[in-house]
Amino acid sequence: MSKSQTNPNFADRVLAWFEDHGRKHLPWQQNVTPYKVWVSEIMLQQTQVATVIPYFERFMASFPTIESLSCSPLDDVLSHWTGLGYYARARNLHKAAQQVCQHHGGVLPKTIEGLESLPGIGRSTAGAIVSLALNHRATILDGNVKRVLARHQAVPGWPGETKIHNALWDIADRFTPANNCKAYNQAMMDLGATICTRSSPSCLLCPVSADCIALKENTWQNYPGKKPKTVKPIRKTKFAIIQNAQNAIYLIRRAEQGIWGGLWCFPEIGEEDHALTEQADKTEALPVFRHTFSHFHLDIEPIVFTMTKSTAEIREDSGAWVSIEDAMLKGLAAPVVNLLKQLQTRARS
DNA sequence: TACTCGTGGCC
DNA sequence: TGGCCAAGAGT
Repeated sequence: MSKSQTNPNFADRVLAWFEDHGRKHLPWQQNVTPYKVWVSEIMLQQTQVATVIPYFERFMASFPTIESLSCSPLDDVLSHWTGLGYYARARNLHKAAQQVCQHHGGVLPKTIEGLESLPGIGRSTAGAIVSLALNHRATILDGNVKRVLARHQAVPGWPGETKIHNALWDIADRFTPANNCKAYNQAMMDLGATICTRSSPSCLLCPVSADCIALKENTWQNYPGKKPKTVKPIRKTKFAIIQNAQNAIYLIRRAEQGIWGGLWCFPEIGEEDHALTEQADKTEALPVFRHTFSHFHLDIEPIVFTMTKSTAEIREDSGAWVSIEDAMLKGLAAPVVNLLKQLQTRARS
């Protein structure tokens, strides 16, 4: 017996609910194209809808087609990603656009396998593109769908574990209908985002509450299972804010790999860096502040080095002297943006 | 497989 | 305030 037979009309109930209560006015849902769905799905990875909307609008205005994206410098793409996080998404998006133009005639593949072969597109994103853009049958499993299904079927355990993850994929695949897959997948995400929310689900408004096991057992808070707690380590660094007599600042472009890959940043300096101190006419330590990543805390000590003499000695291959205004146009990490704003305020006062 | 990758909102 | 988490994927 298939699971869908034990949950009669699951998809029909979800689809009926979607007609009246689904989200249909998001920017990427207007005049839908595979490219719009692709860009939106990449931006929405681990990122909430409200955050994505302004980024999506600016991105599509600057890169209206796959062709225009592929022809643009990576720096331009990264600058549109400043503040959004997970910058590998932007690098992969740019690289994938170039692959599509070189090997697929500028048209996104229409199959799961073809899409998954592109950098940055995994199983769920490929399924979203195929279903939302083409209305073909495909399964998705994002955080919303995981939460709805984990509760409805009372699937114990943390979805980060492969076993639990695979079990949820199985359920998601069995529940996905043959027809109306575009509306169904959108509906499942909307259900998770607006009804089956993390901390206060509106079960009275849910179209599938009648056979929701977690609701019946009054244990919805147990699903999905929580990630085992781990202590985030604390790392420390110093940002060298080097300012010359013309009020230009010195930024370096970070390596592609690692944290803030490809973004512009102040040089990081160690405890023993006396060369810079000796060249500077004045040094001033700004207050230490903490920036927290998903897996560690970073305590940043910004130090302002004011130079009035020649600055040739601190030149590096990857570095550049820029005005604060020009710096703000580059691809930057969030703490760098904050510090640049502080510098602007200081310059005015 | 487990780890890495950002940032902002929420309670 | 700080821990938790969000339309995941790459290595």
